[in-house]
Amino acid sequence: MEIEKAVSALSALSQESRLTVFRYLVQAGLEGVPAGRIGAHLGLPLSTLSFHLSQLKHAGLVKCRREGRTLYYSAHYAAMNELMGYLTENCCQGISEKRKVSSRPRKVRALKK
Amino acid sequence: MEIEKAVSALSALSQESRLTVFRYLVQAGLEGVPAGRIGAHLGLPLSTLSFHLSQLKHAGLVKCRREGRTLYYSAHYAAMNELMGYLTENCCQGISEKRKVSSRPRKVRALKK
DNA sequence: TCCATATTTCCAATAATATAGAAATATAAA
DNA sequence: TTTATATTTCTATATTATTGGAAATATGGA
Repeated sequence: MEIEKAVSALSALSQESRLTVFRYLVQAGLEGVPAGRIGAHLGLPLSTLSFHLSQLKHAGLVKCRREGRTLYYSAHYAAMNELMGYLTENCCQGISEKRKVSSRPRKVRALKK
Repeated sequence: MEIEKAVSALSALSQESRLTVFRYLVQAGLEGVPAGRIGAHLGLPLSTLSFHLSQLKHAGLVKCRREGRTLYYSAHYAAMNELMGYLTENCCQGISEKRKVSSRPRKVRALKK
């Protein structure tokens, strides 16, 4: 991962509403949550929420899929893993060259239903 | 770690100059690097650098110590570990309750000289 | 076709952040 | 005590982000 992508992911997560949305989506699992339900959960006006979701989407941290008139948003686990990997490699020891194996971050994934 | 602190750390890292500074300090180790040397390394005006260093310090991600007229800045490894822990617990699976042991993030530290 | 639902886009106001020169502060050394 | 060095704080400006109401878009059903 290159630094611009890391900055973009970090920016997306560096705002309380968005971090809360992302945490919620991570918990919610692969099937995702309709935008309206997220808004109700957080008590945010839908236009504000939509703005935040688009920031997260732009950063690649969430995906969405339409089902009828409903848009289901879900966490993009692989993207979060990439970010964690970048931080581990670049911001935790600076010894990734010397300890390549042990510095590979633990993989994480969604829970099976 | 509570969400406000996580947001503050993420905000500090969500800007390219600051992320670069932090990466550099992580590599540089516990003894730290004089502000002037950081500025030379990044090609930033010192007043701009000073602004960014104060953001990082405010977020708790760097420390500094004076030696004569020189201020040595260094990465605060424990704070970064805390942030990684928060992200692992809250943004990677949402199953921290069920898998408490394995979800504890790997500890990282500075290299011995 | 017309209406209801889910959500986004548009817009304007406000707030927060970033930048860098100039002045100020802290320390050391002559 | 004067001068030089290291760094910060001040200040103004420019840029970017956040907010939420209103209008627009997309879809499905009567």
